[in-house]
Amino acid sequence: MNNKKVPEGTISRIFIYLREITELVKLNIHTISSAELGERTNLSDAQVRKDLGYFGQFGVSGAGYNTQELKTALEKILGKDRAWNVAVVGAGHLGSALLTYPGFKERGLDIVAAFDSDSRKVGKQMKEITVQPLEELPRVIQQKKVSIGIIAVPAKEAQGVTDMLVKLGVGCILNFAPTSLNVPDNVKVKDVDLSRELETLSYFLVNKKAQYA
Amino acid sequence: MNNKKVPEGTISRIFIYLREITELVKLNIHTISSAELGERTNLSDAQVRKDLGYFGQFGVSGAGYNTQELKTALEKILGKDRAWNVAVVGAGHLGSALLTYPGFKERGLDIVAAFDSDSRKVGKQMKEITVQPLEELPRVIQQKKVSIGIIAVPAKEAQGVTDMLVKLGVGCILNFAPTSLNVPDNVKVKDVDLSRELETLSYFLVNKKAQYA
DNA sequence: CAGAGTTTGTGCCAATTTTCACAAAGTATA
DNA sequence: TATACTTTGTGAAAATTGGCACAAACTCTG
Repeated sequence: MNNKKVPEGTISRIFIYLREITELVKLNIHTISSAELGERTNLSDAQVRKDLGYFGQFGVSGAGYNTQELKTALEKILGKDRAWNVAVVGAGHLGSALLTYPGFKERGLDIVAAFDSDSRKVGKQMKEITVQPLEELPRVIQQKKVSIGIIAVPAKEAQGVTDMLVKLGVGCILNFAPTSLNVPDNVKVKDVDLSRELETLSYFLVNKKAQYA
Repeated sequence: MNNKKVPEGTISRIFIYLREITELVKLNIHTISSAELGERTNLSDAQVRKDLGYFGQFGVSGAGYNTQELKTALEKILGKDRAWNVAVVGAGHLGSALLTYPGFKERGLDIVAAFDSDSRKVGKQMKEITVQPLEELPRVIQQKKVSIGIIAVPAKEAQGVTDMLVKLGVGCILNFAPTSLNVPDNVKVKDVDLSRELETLSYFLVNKKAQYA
């Protein structure tokens, strides 16, 4: 419960724990130990305890963690007690898939707008969202109070879109374009480069052969 | 150039360098320094040099790196001079988007098959791929020599599909299902949990406020 | 309620990864 | 060719991260 910087890995894992705990609450399981939670998430018991330790003391010695209490506490800390408005820029195959992805809303992430510069894609309706032209972006982002942007445009357009979003005060960007974005320090970018993920895996294949041959 | 273990982060970044270098070659730029390459990829010059150092000595003191030479060398090392066969399991919105994602083929990753357990999705045609029933998976994986699997099924079905793939000798798995997969040590899994990526960003929003308020 | 058994929280250590910093090796110029 | 620059490659230092191990805190049982 010190105010040290929390490692990025810890933050990511905390959401895994929360997902598991939420499941346990549904199953009417009231208590779980770090060892069991680790088992279910393929992590070590020490890792579980250390990660939780960054945020407070939630456990009871000899008994473990109360699932409902832990769930409530983590949701509060992680800002999951409120919803975040998200906009998707780029309505190609990937953008469309994101618009219809059911996992977001379940977890408090509301996609409230979608944009594309291609007039053939403008007007497409997906669930309750209609794709709007890029020109509308500034107005809509401000009106709908969007704080997270998803970039699903080709690499060449990515920086331009990013600059627009940053200027409008969007604080975080999830970037699917295979390019490195430049943003000011107070904006957080998370890159998800699908090709690169696969490439990294393929490197493992090349190397595994060498290792076991 | 020693045979020490290469950090995972280095492997991932090497593909970023390669992407950038490829761009430079196209632009007819023949030489680049670690400082410039770092600038373009938002990484430090020292990081660039150290990363490249794991694979060999490619630079010339006082001059920098020859882009064409570096490109050729890295492609060889990374196994990018050959193509890998990839199968997608799950043909929902995300799976469909992956099937039509142009970035893969460009980088030597050939999606050669797609499967779904839902009979309504079987038979769907996407580019040159037809969605096949899950029962066909064992036969097709072996016949087409698939070495990388992509899991884009709901969380509950993910482990079952994984077990099938592992049994068939698939060495790497890219997992989009929001669940932890159990695999033997010689199989490499990379998780891409889109909701979790967004959640991690939203945590940053919560925390940033505290930091600057 | 005493004693045996569990499980947490955390200081400390080990391993990994990044950054620093500088000698060595090159280029460019006159 | 000599001198001034530039840039690499890499040991060594610093920072980060994960794992161990154990005292302290609690539960459970008879």
